[in-house]
Amino acid sequence: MRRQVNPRGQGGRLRQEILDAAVELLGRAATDDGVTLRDIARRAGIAAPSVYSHFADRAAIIDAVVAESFAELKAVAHAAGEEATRPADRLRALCAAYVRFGQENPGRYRILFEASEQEASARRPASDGAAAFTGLTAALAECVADGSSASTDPALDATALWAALHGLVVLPRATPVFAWPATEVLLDRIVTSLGRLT
Amino acid sequence: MRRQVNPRGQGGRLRQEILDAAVELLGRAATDDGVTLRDIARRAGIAAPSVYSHFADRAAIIDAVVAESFAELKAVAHAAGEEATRPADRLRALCAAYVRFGQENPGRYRILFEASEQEASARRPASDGAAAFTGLTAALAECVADGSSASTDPALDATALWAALHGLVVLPRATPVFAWPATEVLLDRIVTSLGRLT
DNA sequence: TGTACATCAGTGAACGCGCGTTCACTGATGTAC
DNA sequence: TGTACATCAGTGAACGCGCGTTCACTGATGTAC
Repeated sequence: MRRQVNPRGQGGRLRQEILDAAVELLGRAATDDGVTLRDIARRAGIAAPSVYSHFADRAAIIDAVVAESFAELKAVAHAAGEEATRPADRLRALCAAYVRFGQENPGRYRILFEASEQEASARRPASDGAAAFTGLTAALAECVADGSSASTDPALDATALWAALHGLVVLPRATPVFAWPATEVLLDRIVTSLGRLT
Repeated sequence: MRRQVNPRGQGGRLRQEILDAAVELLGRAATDDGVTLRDIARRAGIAAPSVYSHFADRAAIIDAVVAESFAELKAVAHAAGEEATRPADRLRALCAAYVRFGQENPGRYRILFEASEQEASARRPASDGAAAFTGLTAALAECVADGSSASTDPALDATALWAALHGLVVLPRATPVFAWPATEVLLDRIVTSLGRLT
């Protein structure tokens, strides 16, 4: 029953274990309401009240997961940007990485970008949502500079592109009965069209 | 306290009142979990158990709302299709109606197209999701026949278009801090690009 | 026309459940003397 | 080196709450005689 207690200075270790448990559960959950504090504690192998040594309340855990997930997405996107040299390829790689992150972490993607209005505005610093988008605009702008995109309004087109990527991540999950074409094919059509790649 | 009882043959009236209450509440809710059977009963002005004369359980109410909403969306889309004669205009009208429905009925749109995989497959007949999409493919195919679209694979392009429309409905709600361009502008870019309109 | 009765729409109280959170606690571990 | 003690990580029991659902009921209304 009783868990092996962490050594003196390292109570903080449990904090990370709780976070990991939350990430795991939220990764597959339909909505964050579905993951209870007790679920998280069970998953981490501790009693529910133990959570309160490390987080103020349930919302604080979710917030921490959001922060961690945004950071991870940013890292993934950055890594994708590095891997190609030609602007158009970098745009494609960036979009592919974004979609892959969303598909591989449905629950966490959901917390980041499917929160309801009030949840979203209550929780998230303005910079986070914007950051996800800035990279895309920059990549598209480089394509324009390079001559590989015919966009006349990169900010607008990047926004449309973002919306489409979001739909590509999210819609197939909600309509599984429908026979979806392969993600790569759709992604290619979307990036090429909305990015006005030549 | 006690509500005016409906006359003899018309107990069925309450069924519709319950549905209306559910539609109203779900219309603005973040997720259907947020709307409880007791909420619906409160809204309809009845005691919670009264619901059970008309619906087997909570899920049955949600199912009924889903069915009604799909029907309404279909009607709205159909009406939009009628209002224009040239294929490209009809495609635009159709997409605009779809997006408008989603924006005006966030909660219901959510139940239709943001359900989790298991909810979706448990609940929905395959035909419903497909129906929403068939009209779009048909409209695009007409544009191709007409020469106003350069699409070589209308089914694929319609799918990409659908995903983008979905994103346009859903993403701005989740990221309100971000300054979104006007819907019409984005919609125009999306339909023109992904529909390959000339 | 009057009355007993069946039918029907809707109710109030209660159930068991899992939730988030609180509280006083236990027991191991490092530290002071 | 030994021992008392403070500190710290984590626990079990309990709380109040709102949920979905069940049950036996109430009271109005139409119908049969």
